[in-house]
Amino acid sequence: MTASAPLPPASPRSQPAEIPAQYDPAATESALYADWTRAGVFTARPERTTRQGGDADAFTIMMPPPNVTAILHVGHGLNNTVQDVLVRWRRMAGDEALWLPGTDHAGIATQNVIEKQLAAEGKTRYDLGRDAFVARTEEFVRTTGGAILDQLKAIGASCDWTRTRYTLSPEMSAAVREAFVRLYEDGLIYRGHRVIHWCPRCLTSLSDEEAEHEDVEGKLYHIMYSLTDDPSQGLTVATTRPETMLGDVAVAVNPEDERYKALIGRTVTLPIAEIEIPIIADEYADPAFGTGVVKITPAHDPNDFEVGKRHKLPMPVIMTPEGTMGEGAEASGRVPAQLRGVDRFAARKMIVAQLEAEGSLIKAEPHRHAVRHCYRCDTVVEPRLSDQWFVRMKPLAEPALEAVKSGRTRILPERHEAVYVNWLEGIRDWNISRQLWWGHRVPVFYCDSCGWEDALREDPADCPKCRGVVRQDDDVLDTWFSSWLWPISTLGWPDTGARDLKTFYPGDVLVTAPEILFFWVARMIMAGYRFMGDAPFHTVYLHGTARDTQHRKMSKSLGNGIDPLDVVARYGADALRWTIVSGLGMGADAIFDPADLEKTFAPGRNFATKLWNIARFLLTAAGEERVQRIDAIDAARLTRADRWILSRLDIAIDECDAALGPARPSGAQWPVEQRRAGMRLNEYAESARRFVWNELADWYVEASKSRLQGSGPDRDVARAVLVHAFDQALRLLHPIVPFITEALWQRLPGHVDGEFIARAPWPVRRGTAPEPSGFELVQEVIIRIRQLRSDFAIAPGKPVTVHVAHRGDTTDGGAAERYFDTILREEAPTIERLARATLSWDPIPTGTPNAKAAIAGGATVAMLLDGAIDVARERMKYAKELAELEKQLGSLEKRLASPGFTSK
RNA sequence: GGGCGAAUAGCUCAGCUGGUUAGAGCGCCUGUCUUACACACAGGAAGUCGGGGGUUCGAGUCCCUCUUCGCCCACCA
Repeated sequence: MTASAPLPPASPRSQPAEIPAQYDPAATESALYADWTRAGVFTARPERTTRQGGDADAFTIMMPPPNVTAILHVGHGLNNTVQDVLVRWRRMAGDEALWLPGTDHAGIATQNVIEKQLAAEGKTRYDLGRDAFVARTEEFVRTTGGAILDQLKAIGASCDWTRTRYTLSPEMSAAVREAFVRLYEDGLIYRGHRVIHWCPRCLTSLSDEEAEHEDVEGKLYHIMYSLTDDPSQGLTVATTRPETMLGDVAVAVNPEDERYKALIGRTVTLPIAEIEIPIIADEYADPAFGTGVVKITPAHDPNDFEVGKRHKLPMPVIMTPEGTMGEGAEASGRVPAQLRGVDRFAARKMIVAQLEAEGSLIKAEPHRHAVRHCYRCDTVVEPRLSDQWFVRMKPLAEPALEAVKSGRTRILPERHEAVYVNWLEGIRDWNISRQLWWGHRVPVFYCDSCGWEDALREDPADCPKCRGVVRQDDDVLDTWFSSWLWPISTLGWPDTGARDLKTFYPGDVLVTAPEILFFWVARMIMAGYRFMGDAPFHTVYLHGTARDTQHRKMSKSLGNGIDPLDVVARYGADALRWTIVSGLGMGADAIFDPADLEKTFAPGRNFATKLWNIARFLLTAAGEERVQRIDAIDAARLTRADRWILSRLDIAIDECDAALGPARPSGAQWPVEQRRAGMRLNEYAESARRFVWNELADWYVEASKSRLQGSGPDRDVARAVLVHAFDQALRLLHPIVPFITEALWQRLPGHVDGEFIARAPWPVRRGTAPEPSGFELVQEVIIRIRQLRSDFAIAPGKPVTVHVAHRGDTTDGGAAERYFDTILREEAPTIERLARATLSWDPIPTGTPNAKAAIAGGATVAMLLDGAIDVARERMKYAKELAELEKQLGSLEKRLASPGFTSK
């Protein structure tokens, strides 16, 4: 279905020194993706897993298959980025990761696409006929379908493309058929004659989930039905759909309703149709609503249908499948000639007009109510009596309910668990037949000569009973009837001995949007239990919806969407992914500004650039000589800054692990303390970013420059630490920004050709406990001096001397001050370089008019800043802000009693 | 009609079991092209944590209530 594109040439291997000044995502990304593919980095190897005698845990994610005709939008970008982050993380953490991609044939959606094409040619599907229509759709899917999978490669999705699946492939179709036949044989699939949701545009029935509620401003019409034997009296019924009155077979009142008790058993004349119908008593009539009298239209209302069954009433269908007025076999004479063939909404107007003319219309009041619409074409759904195939859901729902209640499967965010439980507890049977042509055909066969029928795994040649001609059911199955098998059918089910099925089932995480919790997620869990005896995953992660800044859902019709490929072209895939992941609060909607891509995605690009520049510095500074492994460095040779950054790295690793982890429950169920843990991708991103940018780049790199630029043995220590810290940082970041991290990692000194960061081990903390290095004090002193410089507007180039003095705090015997002083003396070069100041331990010259002082370092040591020649002038310049400054500088201000400083 | 969520700096959002001066990015202000990076660096301003009550030694964090948005579910014609 998807021809894999020819691989671009391998990424250019440049020498460290040749690293370009500017990162070019476009030139890097596709080449790297081709490298990964060529090396089989994303291909899962069953033999490595513990389930096949290896030592790696299997980690499986099934991609929610996008519609085969879909093109990539931000929702896909969001969904697949999350999955990719998880899969890349686990792959590095040592799991044998399988992310299985694929597409959905999308019954109604795809059929609609082709029908639109046909409409443009002035044709309908009936002009082509079933076989030709299906052939045309297949051809369309074969040539243009599945493009979205190639688009996913552009955002870096690390799917196992050797296992790509399609819900309408022969293998998946066989699984669908097997599942149907088994459920049929088990009595869990049955044909039901009842009122279902009917889309008059798609000309098919819909499941409850596919008929979406939407509030509309309608009218509640009050219509007089007069008593047959006394036309001067009558009952007033209230309805929002007067056109259905032609199908009325009774009016119902509540048996307890004193107003109407006496009328029960008498008859009224149905206006327009002029048919006599009975007044019946049924609990369904609510005395408090409207007039308390309900018209009963069993063929066009699910409640009325139930009433009709209870009272054994006829059930005339008075509309055609297309939604025009017309008659079924049982409805003869109900629809007047002038209404036949008239669209239901036009007919409503005509009927109301006629009732008004006859004086039967009492009133029409505005009425806001929810009306069901087709989820694919938004047409108002018409309830309609028909024969459909149903799945009996109660028995299937029970284990799925238990899975979540027991903690076998958790749903994040947690609040969705209640929604899930509530839905399953009230579950109703699932209408799985669709009157479409595109999909899996219902595998039920009929013999018209002897009446035989059965669901079969293989097409029969003739009737097994009478050798008569058999025909197959015309309907196809709901798309979701194939989707719910996705976690098992993709791995080889119904062959339970299939290697992939045994290796990768049950899987781990399902990542999707809350909208399809019922459509898909719940049903997959049911199918998992029914056919494999276990849930297909232990975690359901429901992410938010992509919205614009007005919180409107991004959609084609609103034109407020963002094309992920446009973002990739302008800022790079890593920038797109960074923005998605760093803003991904648990379950919160993702807000992007389609009107300002720069504002939305520049931070991601900037971050990539930062990484690029750190690498440029590192490669220049580390040179091309061999860099020692961090483990080869004697701990005694590590400087304060070295120990600090290594400790910060450990903390960053811990934080990332905590934000992401646990990868799976420690037992068969989620223990309470783990149940809500992990999957906090934004926190993970922030921890990694803070480490590499605010700690490694802002402090360690700056503090180590002189060591790196010098010569001698200490340079090797600094090089080893720097390369190690950056290497580990790249690994931490790789799941989020895979391209730039791969590009840089492969340039690090010591990189072995053919190794990928995508398969490199996930960082593990080195130290056993956080080590106080004293470097924090160095930072504090530097910050204080910088603040003083800034507060007093000392020109950047101007040299200053900072006098270090002690308060003489002896409460601890002076230990703290001695400790602090030692650090200051040892780290003086670093402080002087980063704060651009000279430290002095000389006493401050008494009477110096320009002396200033500051309390620094936890208020244990006084630092006096001298050499600020322009203090007086600056002081006057800032006179207005004096009050503010005093507040900030606290006790410093007290010591500033220099002469000539009288307030102005 | 039932259920749920959100409301925190100008903007988009963190703040998980209540505990020291409420955080980030962008934006804003002041400097700086400091030999990796101006897609950057240094310093800074900015929040009565939607309103009102309550519990507590202590609440953005728990309870009640109101307001405004949003979502899900639903056979009241």
